[in-house]
Amino acid sequence: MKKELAKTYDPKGLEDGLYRKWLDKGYFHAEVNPDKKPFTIVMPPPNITGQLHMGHALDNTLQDILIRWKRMEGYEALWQPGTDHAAIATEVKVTNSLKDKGIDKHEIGRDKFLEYCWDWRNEYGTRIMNQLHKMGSSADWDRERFTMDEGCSDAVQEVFMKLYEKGYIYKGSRIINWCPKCQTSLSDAEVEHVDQQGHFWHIHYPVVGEEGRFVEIATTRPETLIGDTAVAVNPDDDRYQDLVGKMLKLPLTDREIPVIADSYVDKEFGTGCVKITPAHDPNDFEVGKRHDLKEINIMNDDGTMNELCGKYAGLDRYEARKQMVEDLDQAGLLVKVVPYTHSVGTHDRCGTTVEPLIKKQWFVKMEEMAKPAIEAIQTGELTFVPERFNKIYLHWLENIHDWCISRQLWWGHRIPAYTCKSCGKVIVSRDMPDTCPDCGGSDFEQDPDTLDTWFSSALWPFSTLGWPKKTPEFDYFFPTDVLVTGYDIIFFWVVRMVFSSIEQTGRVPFHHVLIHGLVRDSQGRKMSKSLGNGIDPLEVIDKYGADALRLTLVTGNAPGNDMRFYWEQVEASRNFANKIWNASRFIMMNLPDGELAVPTSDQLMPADKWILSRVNTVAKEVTDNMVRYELGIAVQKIHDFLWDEFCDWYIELAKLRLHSDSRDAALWTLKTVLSEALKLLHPYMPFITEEIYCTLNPDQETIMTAAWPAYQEDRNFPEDEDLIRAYMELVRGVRNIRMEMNVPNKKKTELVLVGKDPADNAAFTHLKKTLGDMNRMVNASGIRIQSDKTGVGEDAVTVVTSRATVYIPLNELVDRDREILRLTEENKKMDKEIARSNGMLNNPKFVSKAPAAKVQEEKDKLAKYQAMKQQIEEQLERYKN
RNA sequence: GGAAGGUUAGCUCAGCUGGGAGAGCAUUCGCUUGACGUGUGAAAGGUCGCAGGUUCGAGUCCUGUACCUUCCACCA
Repeated sequence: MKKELAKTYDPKGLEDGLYRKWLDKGYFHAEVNPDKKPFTIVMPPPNITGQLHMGHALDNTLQDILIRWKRMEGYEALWQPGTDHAAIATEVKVTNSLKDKGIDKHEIGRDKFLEYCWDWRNEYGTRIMNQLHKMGSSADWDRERFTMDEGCSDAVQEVFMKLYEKGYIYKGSRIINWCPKCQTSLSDAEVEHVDQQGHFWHIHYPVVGEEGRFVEIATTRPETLIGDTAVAVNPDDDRYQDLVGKMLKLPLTDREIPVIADSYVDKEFGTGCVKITPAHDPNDFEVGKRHDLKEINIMNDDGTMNELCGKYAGLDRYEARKQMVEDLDQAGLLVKVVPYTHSVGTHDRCGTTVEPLIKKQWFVKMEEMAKPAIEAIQTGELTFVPERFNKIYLHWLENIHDWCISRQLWWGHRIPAYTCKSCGKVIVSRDMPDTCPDCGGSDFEQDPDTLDTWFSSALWPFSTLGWPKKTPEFDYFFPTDVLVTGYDIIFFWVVRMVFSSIEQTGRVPFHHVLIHGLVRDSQGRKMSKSLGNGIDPLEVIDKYGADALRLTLVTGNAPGNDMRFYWEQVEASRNFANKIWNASRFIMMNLPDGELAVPTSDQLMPADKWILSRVNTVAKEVTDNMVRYELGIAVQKIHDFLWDEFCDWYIELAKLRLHSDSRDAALWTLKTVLSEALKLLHPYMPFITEEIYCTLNPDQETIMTAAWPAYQEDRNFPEDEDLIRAYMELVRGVRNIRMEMNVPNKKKTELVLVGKDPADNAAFTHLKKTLGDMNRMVNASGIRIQSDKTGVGEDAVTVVTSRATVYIPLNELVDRDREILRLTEENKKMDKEIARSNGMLNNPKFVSKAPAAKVQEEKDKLAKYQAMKQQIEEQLERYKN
């Protein structure tokens, strides 16, 4: 029994069932298989904090396209999925959700809190994975991982130990970025610089022993004054030479601080005198180190002033600022206040202004590990697509600072360091030590801090494959082939994966990094929760289907570029799906129950050869584009082929033959070409292609594992392509004339077709014989093919095309004057073309320097237009007489 | 203060290594042709930001310039 497609295309009723089938059949699962070459992509693990957004939809569509394509090409294609614990992001979410329930994190304690976190992870981790299923993602869910599962945690511990033993991980007191709201340290990457309207407060510091003499400093942060331990001037600044070495009275305190000289100070900027607060500014910290200044911390972890601040103790940093400025003013030391816009570091997650503080933290030394990561780009072992991101990556690595990896959070990988309670020795170890080597004590406490979330995701490409264990998976699938991600996490993630992988495995984690941009709203704004302009991919899927969403996201999207999301575009995508659905339905309606014999070359007609040749060429071009990650261009070609050539022309031509001798050849061609085109389209629109393909080929279980169309030389028919192109030109010409002359649709006329030369005539004669009722295409009552225009009436209208002239006897409908006008216009066009060709061909430099093929091409064009011009002029002559 | 990207049809965007400007949407005019009106046939619409340069030939390569966007950066 012949299977049929449903009458209307209904993605909603289709997609879930097909996905279920794929899962049940295990098509997504990849295994170590020595007979095949591996192709691997690791999925950037989505955070368990939220749900699928358009960025995920784009990212995963691109990956799924690549993985489905390679799977069809015969690779053992592994798409390794998983989720990220997202340390601080999740901790904040869980904390807030507990707060809503009236539960305080600190009251319930660490262990209980972590239980809540795991509950959260179970709920949201599953949710986002299910959402990815809706997208059609063909990831190997059997291998799903989590950054805090046992294996990944082992990998984290292993790497920490190794780096520590090598001296790359150290604990030290350094100035770090501190978020007073989240109360944790941050890495440089997590600090976002934002321009803020602030002020420059000019303050007088009295010179000790010189009544009435002051040094004027300018600061944007007067509240840090209490932590000042010096004032610096440039050593070459003539204005202040005599001050260096003198002492100043620090206002609001009873301390005295020295004036020092340091080339860090810019003479031209501000007053040329800088207050130095080593404990609260990274630059001052460095200056302090050079001059051996004391570091005075004046703040608490929550951003309030500490006990050293006297009357200001306990005040929030901004409140303290206000009061101190007032007090300075009272004391007559405030010179002036100047509005000033400057860049302020903020925490990228909560927006709080970051406070630089000196804290004891764990760091990763970056200098040595950055080197091979830089080389990987230089040797070409690693490349970004598009290449311009190479530079961005390199610039970051070349200016890298040590990475602060400890966080004062609970949700994350706990640092494997233990402090001996009796002597304070810190021991880094996989397990809690038994006895202290220094004092013999046996009471230890594990470091309460956890690791930066990116420490574990940096290991993702290999930890998910079983590393540090020597697994067959790791041997086979690693290094992975391509990483697909947005440009926004190159520094956070891509860079760290590269140096971690090279350090731990000796190899790059992937060879290509395909970068995509952001999906913006229709006005070009970033989709965000606060703006409420986000569009939920699931809503799009619900309304138009996952295939339409996927096509929308990939159409016209060039690597690295942002795109805008339009509902109209989704509609257009859905229309395309509907188009191929109906085309397929039509083909199947006409297909016989049994098998169709493969036609011999003789049985294949020019139209068949043309479309076979075309799909062959398109397959090659599409593959070439995909190799270069030009997915937007590739899908455009598939789309245009299916719609413009296959549906609009080939199916229409095939219809003419359904009652002719060549019916079977046409049906076989329809089925074959459709099947091939569906394969090309499958990575982009997996659901609809699966449904059609399996219905069209009942013996096939799935399109997912069908062989990717390869170019076949014996399917290349350039002459037939030429002939059909000429035929299309001719049909269009006749249709246009009829329309221009307002010929009613019902009125059919006879046509006389005169080929340019006998060969053309023979070709058209052959075509006519094979096309069935060719008349229908041009609304003719009959078509005569002649070697000259014998019998053509005086009033026939002429259509001149490159390989034939067509005469249409429209008699009473013909307006001679109008025809003369039209033909004159046509003639002018020819003149223009001829002049253009002549212009090039008469240029000796063109003829001598341009490639021979290009010159010949131009000569052919010239000949063609000259012939057409002659035809037009003949016709004009006839009218004018 | 550096760096990158953008500037192409009314709108949103493609355009690979240089060889006669493209798509989708929108607009205008036709079509009850038995797969599809979520369709079909046509039309209109662009000095490819501006100025130079290289080349037989430049949207495409080079230089400069204007405007927009983004990233990086320790000038208090």
